[in-house]
Amino acid sequence: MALSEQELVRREKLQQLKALSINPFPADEVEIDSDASTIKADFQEGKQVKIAGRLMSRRIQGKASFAELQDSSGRIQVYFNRDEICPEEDKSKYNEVYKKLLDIGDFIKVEGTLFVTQVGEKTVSVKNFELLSKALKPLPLPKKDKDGNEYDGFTDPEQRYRQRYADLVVNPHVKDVFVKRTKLFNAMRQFFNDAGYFEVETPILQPIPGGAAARPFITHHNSLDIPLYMRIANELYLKRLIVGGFEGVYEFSKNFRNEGMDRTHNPEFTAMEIYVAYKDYNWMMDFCEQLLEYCALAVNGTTKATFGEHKVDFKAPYKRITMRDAILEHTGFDIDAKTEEQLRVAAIEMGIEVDDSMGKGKLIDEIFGEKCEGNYIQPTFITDYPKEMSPLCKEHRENPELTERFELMVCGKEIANAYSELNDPIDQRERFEAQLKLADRGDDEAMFIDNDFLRALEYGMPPTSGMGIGMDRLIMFLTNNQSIQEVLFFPQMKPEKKKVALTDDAKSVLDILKKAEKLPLSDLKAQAGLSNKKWDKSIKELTKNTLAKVEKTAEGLFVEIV
RNA sequence: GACCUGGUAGCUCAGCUGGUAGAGCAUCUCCCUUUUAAGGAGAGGGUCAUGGGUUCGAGCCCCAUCCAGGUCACCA
Repeated sequence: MALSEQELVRREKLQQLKALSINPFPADEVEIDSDASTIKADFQEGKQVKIAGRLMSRRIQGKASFAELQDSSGRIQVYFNRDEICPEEDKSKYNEVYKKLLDIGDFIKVEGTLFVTQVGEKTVSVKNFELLSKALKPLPLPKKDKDGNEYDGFTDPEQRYRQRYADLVVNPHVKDVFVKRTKLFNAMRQFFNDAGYFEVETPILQPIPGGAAARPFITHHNSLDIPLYMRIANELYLKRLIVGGFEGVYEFSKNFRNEGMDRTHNPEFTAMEIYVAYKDYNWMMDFCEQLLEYCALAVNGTTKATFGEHKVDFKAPYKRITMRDAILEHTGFDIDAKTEEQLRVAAIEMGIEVDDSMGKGKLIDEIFGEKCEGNYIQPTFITDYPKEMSPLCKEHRENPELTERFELMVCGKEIANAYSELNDPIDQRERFEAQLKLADRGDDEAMFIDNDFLRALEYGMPPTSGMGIGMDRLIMFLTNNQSIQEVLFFPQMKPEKKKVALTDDAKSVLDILKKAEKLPLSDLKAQAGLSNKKWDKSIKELTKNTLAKVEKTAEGLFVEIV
């Protein structure tokens, strides 16, 4: 792998440091007693501090220099003065080590005293410093002017996602997103724990991928010699725990779906699912709006949030509307008591593409998705979904065509989905069988039958309400990010191709050359039998890697092995 | 999967009708003891994503491929 000029320079500095008996990667524990934000928040002139961090900028002015140190709390200016650091005759620690051998990106420890500069910047006057770790690659460091405008930003999404470590170092707003992400998880845990519910863990490797309609990742267990699936949801396992006697369980579940990727879908993503016994979906709506208000406050300090062009408020309560009323409101069409054929005709009249695999539920879902969904910007509960598209949900207490289900829509996107859970094992088996019929009709997202889950229900499950929340989507809303990649540390990417050290063409030219040691250029070219372009590339590659060299003599051009 | 856009120095980007690869920051050398996008003077740094083709000549035109972003389709 060819190193850039700057990388070579830094490696050379590494050697020079070693020659000065300075270990560029020391093992010792580093004693520190403050950090950047504490210094600024609790500033005391003359106070002595020991801090450590990454060198992020330098302004060298001969015998003095200002620099910035970045730690996990932020940045603080540090002042290097030659005679402070080197009170004796020998000024090499400042002149050589600091000025020549340190680079932006290096980790150092600084001991010094606090003061304020003439322009009013809180600063650490360095009495002593030591190198903690050398950075061999230059950071893609943006510059900011005094108005805060950024120049040379590290903005290329491909590089930012592939090298998130560098992204996090140089783009503070990126780090903020992930701090908020963790705050969200902590707040949610707090809310559930305060309510007395248990956090649990259920299998990620499942013999039957259940609880949702999605294509799974499949793998194989060698010693059991069985296929296993990465979970697409954890719903059926959490319900088994309710059967087992837990009255409130929740899990943050990494789920895996082998489907397309786009701005809102990553193959692995995080859902939170919670199941509470003796509750129904009406209770869950109350609980949900309380939860989200609490979480928004914990993350942003306010219930208000901005998402793209939209302003959203997570303050409870949220509007509630049935799916029937939502469709009626936005299309003028009443889906109540309509046959499949009537629904299909209505959908076609609305300009919606339909096909024969679509049952009633799917048709209604299409109409809603096409004509209504996008209109719900403020958090809104859409309730009472058609039975056919909710195979794990209890039938509506008033209308057997419907289920006791709600989804919470924000900015036209679903972020929560909840049921009064179906606990009738006979009904549940029929629903699974209906799913199989849908699958036969060509619906490739219909569910499998999980007989062990049915057996659990047969032992009896108390009335229960459950809810799932898309955590990635929720944090997108709370941090105003339009792409799921911005809220995942390491979004899925195609692997980078390794660049080959030497191309095959160059190798074959080298092989010919090795036999002869030295050849007239034209002979070598003829023997290689390459196109002009390939020949040119190959010979340049060899000379560049100092494997061969071209010599001009009186007799003409010769290629010689090095 | 279809279409659109992009890939040039460590980073951000120019690059005209096809005619010797450019800038700012970063790096290196020199000057500079309260700067903050520090400043001044000078220098080096390139597989123009990859592979073909057209051409006297390709960063630029054509074909294919790879990677990314976006739109749509599919999908919760």
